[in-house]
Amino acid sequence: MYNRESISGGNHPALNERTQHLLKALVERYIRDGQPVGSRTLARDAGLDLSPATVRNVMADLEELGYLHSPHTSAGRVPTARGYRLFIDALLHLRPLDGREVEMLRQRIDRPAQNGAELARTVSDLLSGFTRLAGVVMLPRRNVVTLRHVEFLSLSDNRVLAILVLNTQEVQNRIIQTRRPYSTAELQQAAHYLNEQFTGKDLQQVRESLLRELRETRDSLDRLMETVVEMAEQTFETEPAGEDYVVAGQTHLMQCADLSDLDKLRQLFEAFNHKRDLLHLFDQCLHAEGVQIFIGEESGFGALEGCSVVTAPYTVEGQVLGVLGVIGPTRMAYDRVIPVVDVTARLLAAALNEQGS
Amino acid sequence: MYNRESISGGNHPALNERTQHLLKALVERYIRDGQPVGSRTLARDAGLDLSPATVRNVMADLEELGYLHSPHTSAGRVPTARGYRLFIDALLHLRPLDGREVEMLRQRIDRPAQNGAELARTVSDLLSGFTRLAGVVMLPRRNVVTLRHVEFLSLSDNRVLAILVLNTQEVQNRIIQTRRPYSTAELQQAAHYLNEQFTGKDLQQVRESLLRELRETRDSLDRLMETVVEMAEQTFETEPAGEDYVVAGQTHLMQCADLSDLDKLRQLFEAFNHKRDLLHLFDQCLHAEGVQIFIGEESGFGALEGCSVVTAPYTVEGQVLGVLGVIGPTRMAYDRVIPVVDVTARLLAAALNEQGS
DNA sequence: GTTTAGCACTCTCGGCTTTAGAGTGCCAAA
DNA sequence: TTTGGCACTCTAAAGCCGAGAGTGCTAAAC
Repeated sequence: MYNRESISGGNHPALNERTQHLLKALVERYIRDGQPVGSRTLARDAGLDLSPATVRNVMADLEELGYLHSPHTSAGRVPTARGYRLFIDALLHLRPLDGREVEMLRQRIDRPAQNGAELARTVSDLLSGFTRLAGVVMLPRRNVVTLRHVEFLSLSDNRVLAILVLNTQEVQNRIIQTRRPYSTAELQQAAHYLNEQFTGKDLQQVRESLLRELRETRDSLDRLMETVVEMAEQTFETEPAGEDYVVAGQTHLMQCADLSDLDKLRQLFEAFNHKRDLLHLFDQCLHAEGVQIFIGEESGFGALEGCSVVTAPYTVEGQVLGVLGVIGPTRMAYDRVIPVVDVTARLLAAALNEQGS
Repeated sequence: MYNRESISGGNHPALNERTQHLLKALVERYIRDGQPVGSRTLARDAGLDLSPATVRNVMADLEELGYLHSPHTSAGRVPTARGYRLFIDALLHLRPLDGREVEMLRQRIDRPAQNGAELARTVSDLLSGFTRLAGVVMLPRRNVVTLRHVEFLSLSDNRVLAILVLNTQEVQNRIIQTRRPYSTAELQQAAHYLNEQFTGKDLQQVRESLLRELRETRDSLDRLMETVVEMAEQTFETEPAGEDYVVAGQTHLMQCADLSDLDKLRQLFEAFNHKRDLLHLFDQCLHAEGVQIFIGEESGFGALEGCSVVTAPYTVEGQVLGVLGVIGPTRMAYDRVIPVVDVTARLLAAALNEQGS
């Protein structure tokens, strides 16, 4: 289902049954209420018929081991990142989505959407709606986008429209300024050649192959190849950057009492705009299988302090295309969020595979 | 330069020179500091060699007339919406952008961008960057988008890709499911026909004309027309909704001390997502010429309390295509913001006109 | 040896009072 | 008409207090 290996390599010493049970109860309670949990509360909550005093001893041990933390002398205890880690890796019971919910998701995702950005928007809206957190969908990384078809269309004397049909159920247009006018026949020939040679190759490969070929056959460059090269050079050149990912439901983050510090929130929002960091984080998840979870500062950059990130990659034809997930306060309802992210990734993959073929 | 007619029809009684000067000084000071301005401060600030007591009398008059307001007995005065209105309509000295800044804007806007959404993004980023407020660009309203060229491309047996080149420097793709396979020749003929007949017409017109024509000639429907109708029906049918506008730099709004109330901020952000209201507001600006300013609640919907909206329409070939502008706290630096919005709208219009031809 | 009750101690949070300072309005004099 | 003076008002910050929650420790009970 998902990857229970800790990222930060949690070498957890064996805890006895009871201690584990108490830790689990504490984390659940804290996730529910958002307030430090005291011994009395926990004693009642755990249903183990223990006195508060006993619970206190256990809590002291857990604090010693770094799973818990007291904000101050006489508040209750709060889980540390390490505590959450153990909770997620070993103690959590997932609550799978019920059939209706899965069906609802499937319908929204399967609905034919024209381009990638639009689909990403839909999916991040869904993630955000189901979890009441911020949903993020990373669009396919450029270099696994492969060509399915290319066509050229003369717009005016020196302008040609290139149309790329990609494997991701997406169509891209680029307008090319050419040095001389090309006839429709020339353009058709060029397109034909490119389709013959490069269908199924990824876009960067296409460019590289062509340049190599060009160098080898520079002398015997016939009219056809000349056209092909001029077209292809610009068509596959600099990828339009576009949006790299789509975020939905940031406002949910403002509702979390935990993040009500305005300044922290601003940092977070700015992180959403300065894509670099977030992309870097998501890149780390590309190669993992199944659901990955970053807790608080584990993610490695400061703006996400107090936040967790739950991600899962989605694949088309066996290849990882991108990553989706949610971002929210560390005390999110993992038992529900994890299945939502997991299922969504699978459904998106299914939708892309089906439509792509 | 911009429309100095008040929207809420400001029938301002004549104020004497000195009173006007003091109001101006007060508003400027308040815009700078964000704190109620007291008589002593204002006396010094205005440079009129008046005593605080005199200034107090004037302020009392201005309050009487509804231009100022005291938060409480012993705070200074703050401009009311009406006060801002008078300030903007009659007292404000604009600070035009200097040449370098205009040049910088021009370069960023002129850079050839492939599609409308991307260009809108760039422009709203610019607005946001230059004003440190939230920039908004409304995309062209659908029914002034006219067709420049259409082409069809067979993808597989029953799927055809329609490519629309529009007057807005934009290319759109739609994938069409057809009832039967079409040959390349048929598709070319159909495209040719549509291009002949409908270039320059707006998209809704195209659809309507075709349906009318269809009804008239239903009997003598030849093979060509059959193709045309099937293609066109789906191509021009329901416009993909897409994004209606683009917002950039919302985080700036979080920095404004005025809006630091988290709840108000959330309302505002949610307004950005529930497009309706904002679109409605912007629609009002479509028909006005030049810069329009809404102060606080003048805009008519609650989320914008404490905010002003500065907008300007942009035109292509004499027709208003859309609206752009910024949203920020009422105490924004109008003397700078107004020229920025104004110039940006002109540059965008220029860029679209130039590239479009 | 583990669990529990009891108890003294610590710390925060909310409410209350106090105080300093800013600014006003009004009156009487210039 | 303008100005200085003065009493008055209101807020915001600081300080204070008591209630409550929770702890750690110790000694007794199981």
